[in-house]
Amino acid sequence: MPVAQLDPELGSMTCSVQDSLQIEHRLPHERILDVARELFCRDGIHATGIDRILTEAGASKMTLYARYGSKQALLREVLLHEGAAWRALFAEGLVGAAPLERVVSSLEAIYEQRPFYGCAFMNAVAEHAKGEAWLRELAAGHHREILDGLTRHGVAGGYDDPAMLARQLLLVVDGAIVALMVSGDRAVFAIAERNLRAILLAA
Amino acid sequence: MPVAQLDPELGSMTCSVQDSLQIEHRLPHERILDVARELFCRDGIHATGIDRILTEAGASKMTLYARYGSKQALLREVLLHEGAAWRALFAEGLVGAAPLERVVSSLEAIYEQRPFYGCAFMNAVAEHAKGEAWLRELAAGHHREILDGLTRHGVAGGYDDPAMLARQLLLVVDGAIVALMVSGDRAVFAIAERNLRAILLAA
DNA sequence: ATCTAAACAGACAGGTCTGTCCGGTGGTGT
DNA sequence: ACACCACCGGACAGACCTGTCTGTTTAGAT
Repeated sequence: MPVAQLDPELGSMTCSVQDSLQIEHRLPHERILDVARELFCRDGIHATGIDRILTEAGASKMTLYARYGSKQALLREVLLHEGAAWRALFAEGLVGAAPLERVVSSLEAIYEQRPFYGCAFMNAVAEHAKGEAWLRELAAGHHREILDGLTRHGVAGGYDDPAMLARQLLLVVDGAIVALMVSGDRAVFAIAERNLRAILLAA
Repeated sequence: MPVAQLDPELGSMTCSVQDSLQIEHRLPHERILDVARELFCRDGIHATGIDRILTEAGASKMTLYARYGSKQALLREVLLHEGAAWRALFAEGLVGAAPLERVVSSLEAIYEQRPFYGCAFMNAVAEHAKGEAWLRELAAGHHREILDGLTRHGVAGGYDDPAMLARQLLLVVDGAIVALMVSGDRAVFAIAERNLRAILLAA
């Protein structure tokens, strides 16, 4: 199914808002990125072959290698992209009064719509040799960004030790994500919510 | 450019698992199990080839295939073995007064000696297609065993809702493990300890 | 000393993976 | 009309992986 071949009928039509949301109208290298993100998380990185990604994305190998250079570079791009998108969604869920009390509900909102396959960073670290510097640095950067955001909220909220509180809350988030990945049971959000409340109460 | 560029220097530098485990006296199929557990967790399952396991274990292919039948069956055996061993160590760390207050320190004690490469179950789930029933069932069994132990301690401790408390504490444990795997920073134990205290205080 | 069973070493087959390369094709600007 | 350019489809090379098979060696029991 050649996706990129523009259907002549479709091509003559004006691009509606609906169409702009369709994945087919995105550029080949963007489709590759989207599909890779999905498959890497869903099936695992090593278990996902280049050919599979290209078939699903309707792109060719040359497009992938001209743009990204290698599978590992593609993975790096996927992680950067996914990390930024995740943080944006997470921050979005914290807007309003008492943002730190919304940490778990914001997390829940992220995975309410799309199916859940675990955190891309965790999965990537899990299936590579521990001690791969470039991976750990990517993950560390992601974590630091999240911590900074949480710390700012903690400062604004007048908590005693916002940096420590942020790290505690990040641990709650990590735990919820990995427990959800392993168990598949969304009831973990309710458990995490209780933990969150206990921690905020003690802070 | 060769694809799987195994750095020869790295290959010679990585200390052999056999040396670090001191397992020369054990039976071949036991050595295979030990080495597989180590390498699966350290380098990832897909990234660890059969030949590598056999070389490190000083065993032959026939021994592996006669005993376990396939790599996947070996993984299953590794998970069962590792799960039981982990739970035994964890339970051991909880003995004494106020066992639930020792949850994090017990966890810390487990990974004090040997290097830490993350939870075998989490890693296995992370790098396989989500929805592999046999894997999820193994992981669910492991979790249930841990929950049962924690719940018993909660009952003995006279907590209001021991089952809920157990699930909350398991979330703390999961979070600490995955955060340690990704960050490599053992300071997560101190953070987890604070979370633990807050939760027990509120329970 | 001999017999037996387990384990070893290594070649081999069949398949899959990454990454390269070539010829063709359909839009787009001039 | 024509050239350019991005992209496609697919063949291909080199490497690696799992799993099978064939002899050879070794350890322990009789």
